[in-house]
Amino acid sequence: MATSEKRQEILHAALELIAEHGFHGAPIASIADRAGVGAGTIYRYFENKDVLITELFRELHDKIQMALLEGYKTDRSLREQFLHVSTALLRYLIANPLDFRFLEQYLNSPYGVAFRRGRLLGTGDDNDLFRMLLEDGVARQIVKDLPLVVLCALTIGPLLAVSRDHILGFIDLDNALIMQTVQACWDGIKR
Amino acid sequence: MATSEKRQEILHAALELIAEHGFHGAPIASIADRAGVGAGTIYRYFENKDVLITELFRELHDKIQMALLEGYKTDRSLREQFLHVSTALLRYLIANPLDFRFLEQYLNSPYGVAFRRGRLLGTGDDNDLFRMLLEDGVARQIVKDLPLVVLCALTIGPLLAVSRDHILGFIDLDNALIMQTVQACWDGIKR
Amino acid sequence: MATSEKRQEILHAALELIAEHGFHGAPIASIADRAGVGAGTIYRYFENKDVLITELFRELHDKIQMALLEGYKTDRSLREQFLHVSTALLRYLIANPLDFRFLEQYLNSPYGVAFRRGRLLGTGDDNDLFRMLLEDGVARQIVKDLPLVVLCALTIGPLLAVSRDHILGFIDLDNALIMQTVQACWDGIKR
Amino acid sequence: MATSEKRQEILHAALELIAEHGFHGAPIASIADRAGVGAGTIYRYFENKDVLITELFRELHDKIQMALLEGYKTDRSLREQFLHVSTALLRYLIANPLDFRFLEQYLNSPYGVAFRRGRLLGTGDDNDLFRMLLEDGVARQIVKDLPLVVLCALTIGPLLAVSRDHILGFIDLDNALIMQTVQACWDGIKR
DNA sequence: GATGAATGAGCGTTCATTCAT
DNA sequence: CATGAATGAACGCTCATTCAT
Repeated sequence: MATSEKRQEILHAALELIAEHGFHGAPIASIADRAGVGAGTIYRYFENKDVLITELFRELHDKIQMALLEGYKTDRSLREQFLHVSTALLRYLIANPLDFRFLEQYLNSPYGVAFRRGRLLGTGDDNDLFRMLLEDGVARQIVKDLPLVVLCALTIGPLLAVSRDHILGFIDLDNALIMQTVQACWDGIKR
Repeated sequence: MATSEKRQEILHAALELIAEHGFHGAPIASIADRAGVGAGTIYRYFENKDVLITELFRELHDKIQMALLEGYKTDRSLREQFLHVSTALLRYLIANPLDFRFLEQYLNSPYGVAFRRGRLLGTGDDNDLFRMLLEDGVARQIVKDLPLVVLCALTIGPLLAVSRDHILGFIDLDNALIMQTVQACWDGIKR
Repeated sequence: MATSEKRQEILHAALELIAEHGFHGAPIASIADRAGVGAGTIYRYFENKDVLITELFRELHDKIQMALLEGYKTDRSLREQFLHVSTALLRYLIANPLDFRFLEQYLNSPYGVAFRRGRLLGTGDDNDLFRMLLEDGVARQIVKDLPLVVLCALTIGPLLAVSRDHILGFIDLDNALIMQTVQACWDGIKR
Repeated sequence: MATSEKRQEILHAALELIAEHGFHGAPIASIADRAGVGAGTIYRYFENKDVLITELFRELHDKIQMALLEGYKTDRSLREQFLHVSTALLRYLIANPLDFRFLEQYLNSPYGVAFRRGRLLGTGDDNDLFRMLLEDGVARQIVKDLPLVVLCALTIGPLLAVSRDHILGFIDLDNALIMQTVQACWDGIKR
């Protein structure tokens, strides 16, 4: 097994275990087992467990950014772009429930708070696409004149909530429902 | 210190520690320290740690329900009732950041999932008043004809997100902003 | 409740719990509960748990000595006296299984060793009557010329073993069997 | 230290501590200390403390069975075979006082009762060889027609009692005394 | 490099004992 | 006197991390 494969195996094992059983259910020994490596080996790839988890988060975060950009057209109306990106996020989360479960755990832990603090107070190079769209909408007076943070809450908030309910089996998000939900988010922020 | 005071001290210590450091950062020994009692004493008031946490959740849940009902008028329009309840929720969470941080941790753990599943159709902060209002709105064709779960996501989702951002200091939710946010939630679900 | 009644209630509660669940299953709180007194009250009657247990043993020991003396005739043959005492012991243990279970636990713990060591030449259930009989038998050349300790082992040993098996339900010691067993013990030590 | 050595060190430390101080005097931390390993290490070799103790019992049990079979001749008279096995048992227990003390504790605890119940008709030191001999003796009308359980009590009972007294220093079981004791046991059960 | 046996601090929990009421 | 709430040392056990092989 190549070095980078081993790294990926470890990250994936951690993802599965944390998504399925929470942080408590993912001791290093179990991660190593599932990844098919020795426990000590993990420490060759990651300084410690915290670093492993943080890196896992970063990789998923990047992967989602990629997914949002896929099929993104710069020549559409702002509304269409918003609907596209929102739909893409929803589809990604539904198609990758492990990713979602992990992200939820992560963002709701001290890790996540540190992450958000770093991002929002810093330059914010991350969730740029959503932010750019919303900023653009405000500037062009298509979107309500509210702080960016509130606009994010009004859109990403429901999208995450609805994803969670789908993954937990409380609802079945089919295509029609996805579109209606995304449209409702737009209704919330549009002027 | 009276018996019921001690119970409250323990609950409060647990609330603070979990809100500040997550479940991992709240071992029984620390809770006891902060409550100013011996570790063993906690077990006179709560069968075990799980019970302590579950009771803490129940107390907060009830407290919030009370807060939402305060000043609630049955003779107002649905929209006004929705705005009242939403505003009350937002104000409560902002005024009680520890409660909010705890609830977030709780609802995002196996405890919380079990709780929601118990209520079968509840969302984020299972809330009977909210549910009743939304169901009523759908029946009277004032609110979009979407599953209750989605409507909850579209309203409670942003409210929680915005509360968190306020508590983390990313935004300052003053009265004006609260009203605008709540109105935007209404825009998202109204027909 | 008179003072001495309370003392007896405590001793009896301890006897029951230890006999039924072993030393592990008899915390002071449970003993107090079953005795119908407060936990602290126990410490008015017994300096500590060890003392309570030791006194309980002593009371049972005395009670058994009494039982053995009941109906004892000094004018019978040595063999008849031996049979009488042995039968009485067996009957007592069978009729008082809690006493037996407790004694067994006690004698098989560091307590018991200390007790035996205190009596220095005692056997399982240090017993003056038995000893006198056996010593007499040796002197009169009716009983084998073996050390007293061995003679005790050859008689009390089987009696205790057989009692335990009866109490545990491995055998049903009826009158006939009791007499046969006691006779077999005699066969073992007689010349 | 090789892996299997460590396992033996742990078993031996547990044997010593339990034999010397009873189950109460043998916390995992002490066993680990005496074995010269960390406390956590014990759990690499034994699933939990109960398993450790049960395995220790099994090993000793097997060791004793071996000792009884040593020098056992199938072509001797029943009496000679009985004397051989009884003598071997006595010698083993005297030569291995720690084993004896441990077995006594074990058999007198919930563990031991479960073990006996498992064997359904076993007594003190459930022992197939003993049982076979006694059953054979009954069938051939050499031994008294008593339930197996009683016959075991009449033989193993005194042997254990006498061993204990020797180990506690109440008597010095030399060769002559061993033979006399074993013979007395035979006298007790023979027709 | 890779391993996994070994570690020990830290966890949740119990319980003999004390002492204010 | 009697109480039972309070205590904290001690328990069995887990697991992130290290290090000899």
